[in-house]
Amino acid sequence: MNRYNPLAIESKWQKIWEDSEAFKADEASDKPKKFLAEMFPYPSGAGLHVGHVRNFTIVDVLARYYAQKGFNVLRPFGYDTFGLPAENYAIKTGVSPKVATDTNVKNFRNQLKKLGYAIDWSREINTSSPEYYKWTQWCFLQLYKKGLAYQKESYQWWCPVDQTVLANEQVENGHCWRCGSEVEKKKMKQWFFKITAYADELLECVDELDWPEKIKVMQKNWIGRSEGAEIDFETDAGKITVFTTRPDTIYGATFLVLAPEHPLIRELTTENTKEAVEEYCRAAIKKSEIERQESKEKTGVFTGAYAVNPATKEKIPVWVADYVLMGYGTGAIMAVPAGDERDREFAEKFDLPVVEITKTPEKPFGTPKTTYRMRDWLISRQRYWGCPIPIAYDKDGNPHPIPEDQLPVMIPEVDDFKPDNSGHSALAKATDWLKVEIDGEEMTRETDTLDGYACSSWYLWRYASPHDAAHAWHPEAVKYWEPLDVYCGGDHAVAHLLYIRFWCKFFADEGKLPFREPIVKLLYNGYINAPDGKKMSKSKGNVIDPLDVINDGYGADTLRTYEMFIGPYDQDAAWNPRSVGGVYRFLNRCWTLVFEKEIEKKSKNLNLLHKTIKKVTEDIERAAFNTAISTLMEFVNELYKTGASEEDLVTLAKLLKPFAPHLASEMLEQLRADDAWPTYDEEQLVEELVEVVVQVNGKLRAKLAVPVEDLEDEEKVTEMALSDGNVRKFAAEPKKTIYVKKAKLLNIVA
RNA sequence: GGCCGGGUGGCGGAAUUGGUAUACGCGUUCGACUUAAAAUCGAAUGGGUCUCCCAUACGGGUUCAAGUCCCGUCCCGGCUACCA
Repeated sequence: MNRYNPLAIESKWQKIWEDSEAFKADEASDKPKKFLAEMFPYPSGAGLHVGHVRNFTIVDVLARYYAQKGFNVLRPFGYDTFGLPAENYAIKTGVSPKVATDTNVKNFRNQLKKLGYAIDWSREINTSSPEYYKWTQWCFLQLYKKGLAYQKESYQWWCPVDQTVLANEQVENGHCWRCGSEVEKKKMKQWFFKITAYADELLECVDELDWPEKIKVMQKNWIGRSEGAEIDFETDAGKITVFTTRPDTIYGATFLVLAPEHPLIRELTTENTKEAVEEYCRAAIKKSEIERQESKEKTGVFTGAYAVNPATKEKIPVWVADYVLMGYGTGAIMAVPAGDERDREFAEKFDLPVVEITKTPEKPFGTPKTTYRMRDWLISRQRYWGCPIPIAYDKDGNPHPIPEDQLPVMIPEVDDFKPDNSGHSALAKATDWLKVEIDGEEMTRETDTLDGYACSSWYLWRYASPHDAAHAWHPEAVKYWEPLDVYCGGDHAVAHLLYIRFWCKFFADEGKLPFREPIVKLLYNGYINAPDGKKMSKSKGNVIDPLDVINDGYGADTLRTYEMFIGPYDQDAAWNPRSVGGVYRFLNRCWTLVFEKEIEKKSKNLNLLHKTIKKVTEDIERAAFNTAISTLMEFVNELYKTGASEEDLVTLAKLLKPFAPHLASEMLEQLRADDAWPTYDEEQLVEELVEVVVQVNGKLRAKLAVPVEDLEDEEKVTEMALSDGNVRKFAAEPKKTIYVKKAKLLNIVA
């Protein structure tokens, strides 16, 4: 007897698909289009994990479903290859990041092919390839030209011994992770993208997105718009401008508080408070924002200066405290201890006056002002393995853009990737590369690279024309394919998904994109945890390798179908090896029906067949993949009981194909059928005898088999119900009846 | 602290618009096949004092009818965390 042999079937079909370029999207087509993508992965040395498989399979199910429905489907793939792991690996082993990345990409590609994904391989992209990052640099220059890429002094962690900038996570308890010396905050010039220029539009458009509510709320909170006013307070050293959302509470403002970084502090401080203020500010600035917020215990110091409350004309003291942040509003607040909990705490601790707000000004004080929590996007990275910023500096240190015809600015080859005392990335070691001539003037290149999020802020548009040497994206190609219909991922709820929206709006304003939102629908999938319910991690030794599942004999179809069956796609789920076996049994039963069992002449249950088509179609449309599969299981269970006709089996194979494409292809080949998505016949959904549930006082007491033509006749149904012995027992004296035809339910109130 | 999810059998989960709670799968038990086992096939499977009653975290409420809606409480997870 033959057996279902997934590995043989799968390699057969994978070869057929590869040879025929089965998933190549049509360049131009009259067919309606669907463009689907996952959040492209960072290809780590460990290869695919089960979380990737869940994410990519969701996209694959939809891509195959829409292709079967006759859409022109674009389902490309790419790799987000810049990043710290490759650089650290290079430091450790001396293998260049490029070589390591190429190896990892190759491995990923092979693994993706083993999963049978319907990827258009002619559109593969890789953010660290010069053909790609040339255009990342071009994007930077477009933003630069419009003043949306700019330099600003900003405080950075600095190790005075190693003479290098440190990332937040490289600072441990205020000490350098390498040498242990106490770190400093140093003002350094950094590049920023002015995302705040689009704050309002980014906020307002959120509501219209077909995205999970959770993500929309997170984006709104991140942008954090507050309406309020700026109010000036006069002091001997000049005016202090504060931002408040409650200008109406000004009669209760009994003191001012400045952030420790506030520029007016020096002038405000009097002789006798100078030492204390300076020490407080020095200590506060040194702390990270995280450390500052760790303790809610209020600290602060009096400057010795007073300001005049413009409403009460009273003199109120000016304090410095680290609960006021320089980066928000004006870095100064008017404290209203009677109205604000934080101000009250501060007032209580330092014995400052608390005045009840008895009056509100008739004409609001100050100038109306809107502020945002969101800050501009810091994009400078002192790292080697990233996209070089296409800027050079003249002798006076002024930045100049690299002319577009000189792009890409290639990553220079270096032997030593280790950070050193220069405070620059390893790019600074490429001495020949550093020198560049622009308009006859000798200049020095920028040695910082771009935040990796810049590379992923435009890749969805590159997919439309991935090999275009003349454009970042071809205008006609994006017009046809974009915006992306479905995006699927389980990470980057704010950063990436906000940055790509920002670039979309910018390039729309530039006339380069004919839409203002890049992603129509977002599916945000949950994590897959280890069988013990904990996060999978190498150190815990509880990692499930998807390739092991395939090679153990289950095959890719079982793996894919299992990960879709594991639970609702947007919830976390724990891996269950036994359930994998259950899904394998199901596929085995499908195979057996076609290859081992006698095929009936006629379908025994057309009603069930058409119901199954309807349910599976609707479930895929609403991304309820787990119930789509359970519907197919019920169908197969029924076919085992009644026998299966050719029509039953062709339909089963077609409905199964998005989940288990290899097996379904094998079944369809055997049945000599195409894979066109089946449609259901409304008439076949109607049953001759309809089950009507009879309740008495809401409790189930009987089930009636009512001829479909009598379903409209409430009187007749009621009569049937009351002739039932059990119903009569509980409803000897019916008071009234409620007949819900849609629910096929009769409730008798007795 | 704030916001957002969630709590249903031994387990993962289903119930889409307030209308038969526990679909489907796992596990377990029994049976068939087999010398035997595996695989496969079939049957049963929330609990109980079992014509009926009780169960969707807990306590109330609305309704002819509540897992679903409302009020309160508890627990778990995620995000966020002095943003004036």
